[in-house]
Amino acid sequence: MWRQSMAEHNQGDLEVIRHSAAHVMAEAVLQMFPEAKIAIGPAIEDGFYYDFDLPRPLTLDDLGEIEERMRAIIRGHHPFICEQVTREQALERFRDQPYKLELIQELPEGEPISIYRQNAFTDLCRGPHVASTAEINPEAIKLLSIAGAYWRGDEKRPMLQRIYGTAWHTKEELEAYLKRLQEMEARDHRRLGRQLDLFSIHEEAGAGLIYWHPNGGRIRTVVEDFWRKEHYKNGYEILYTPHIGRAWLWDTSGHLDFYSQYMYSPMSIDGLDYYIKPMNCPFHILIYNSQTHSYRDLPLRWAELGTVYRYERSGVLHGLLRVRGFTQDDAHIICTPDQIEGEILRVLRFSLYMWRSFGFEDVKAYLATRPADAVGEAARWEQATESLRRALEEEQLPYEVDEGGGAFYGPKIDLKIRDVMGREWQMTTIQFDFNEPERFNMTYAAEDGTLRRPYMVHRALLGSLERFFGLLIEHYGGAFPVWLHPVQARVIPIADRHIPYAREVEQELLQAGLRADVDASSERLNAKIRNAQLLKIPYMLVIGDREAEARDVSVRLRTMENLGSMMVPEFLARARQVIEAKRGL
RNA sequence: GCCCACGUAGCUCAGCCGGUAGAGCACGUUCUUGGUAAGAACGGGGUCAUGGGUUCGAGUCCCAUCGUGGGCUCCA
Repeated sequence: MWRQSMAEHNQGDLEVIRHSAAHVMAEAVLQMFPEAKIAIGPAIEDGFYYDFDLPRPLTLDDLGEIEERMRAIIRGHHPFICEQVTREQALERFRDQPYKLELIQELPEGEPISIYRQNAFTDLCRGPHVASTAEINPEAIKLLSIAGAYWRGDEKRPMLQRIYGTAWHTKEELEAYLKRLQEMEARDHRRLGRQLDLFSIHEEAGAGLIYWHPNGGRIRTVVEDFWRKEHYKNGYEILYTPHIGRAWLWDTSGHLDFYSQYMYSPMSIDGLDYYIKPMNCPFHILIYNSQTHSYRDLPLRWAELGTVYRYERSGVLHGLLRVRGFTQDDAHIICTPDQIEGEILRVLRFSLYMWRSFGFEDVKAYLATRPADAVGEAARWEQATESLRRALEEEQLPYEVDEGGGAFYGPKIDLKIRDVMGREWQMTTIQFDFNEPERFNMTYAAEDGTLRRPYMVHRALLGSLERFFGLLIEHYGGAFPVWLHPVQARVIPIADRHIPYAREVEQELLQAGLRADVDASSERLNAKIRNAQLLKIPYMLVIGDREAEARDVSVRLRTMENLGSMMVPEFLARARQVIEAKRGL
């Protein structure tokens, strides 16, 4: 019998339970469709899935029936029985299951093959499983969704039907998980984008293209201004380059060879092909090549908020996170081999500083090394990879090595940022390029007068402004810190007769550099407060007879805390300090 | 791109077995001028994504297109 004490078991148990639940689900599905072909059914984060080849498409209604059948099986308290079989026995046992046969054939020779059976269902499986279905809590399982999935993730192979489910120790844990899913939904940047009037996407005007509304524009302006200021402080220059370039450019850079699947068809201008840019680098290189360079000029750090367009398959577009047009916070660092290590460390530190400024402390690094099809001399790869590694170690940043995961033109560091919900987002990339300096014949004059090839590093710290905005929205659940919020203070007159004084206060705030407005609607105070709360406006300055008389304001925070009355300069002092600190209220 | 689902007012959604469109919010007008999360009444607003087809008749059924959502190497 399942008991409460099991709730104390560790995560490993949960994985076993989920994997076992997947087997139970497969049995339930086979009850309904005896001719079904089964594929694989692992435990995953927060749940499990199983892939099937079925005679007809599943509907949401089927999930209820499958779930009920699962509960019935679970309540039968069937033991999971493990059996070792020979390859021949396995092939015989699964002769009607082509996907299983394929798996068996790929198992290494000599390795023992195990099968697990519960009730009437037998599956090829390395295990482990719970001892009996009694260890699965029938009240703590739920099937969540149906999805298509290619056999082995390969789009050339059959499309299977995948059922996702979740399983927990207790009903309470299941409910807590479902509640968490709801919270994530409430934080969804697409939903908040509409509620807070931040941005929109217009299908009739093109998928994956973002329209920034005034409120989104205000936030973007703050981000960009901060970004520019910090870049100048950190020794960067800022460039602006065109949005299109002739085929010559993309031929020379190599993009037409290795990147054309992401590029849009050319447009013809005066009979010549022009391509809209998927990257900014070739343009920066043209600027570099517009004059000769001495080693004394280096390093050059050239940044651009460059808007690029890339073709993404329609099925992968997703709000602000996966789009077809976006603005990278791009930069190229061009330097001598001697300088490279210092430059990498510098850019890594800069990146971490930027992330902390926006309220993200939890960063993890991935070092991607030389792939098989690499271009460039091995020695350069070696030096570049080592400089990346040393920078990570110098900063004591936890990192994993992705062996062979670099681009063919250079090794890289990717940073993954963890948000408040514990989700990881890949945003920052610091990438060597041994390809383009070669192709564009970039050079500098060394101390001995010889022309040498400089190192070039691409980097994007925030990634793209669109994706970064999506992350910001979800991280803060729309409750942006004061320095970023589009409306830092809303002045709320209680009655119409308070509007003139409210306007005066608004002016004072605007003059002091705050983003402020007045709610002059004919709503009652309660409604005005509610509307401001829904917009998560940090400061609500209420003005009635008392305040108009005393020439002060009554300050309410979006946390519902009421600070009472104070003079405007006093409020401004507080707001300024909070804005400066980039945190607090 | 592929699989499944979905597309009805600005937003969130009802709309039965085919019989000529409905709610709440938002918006407008009027009344109300109020002390910290929704005051009231009235009103305007939809070629039901687009294009075909079936039918006496199509948001409702069929096909195509566009778009949106969830998935598509967590590997027995």
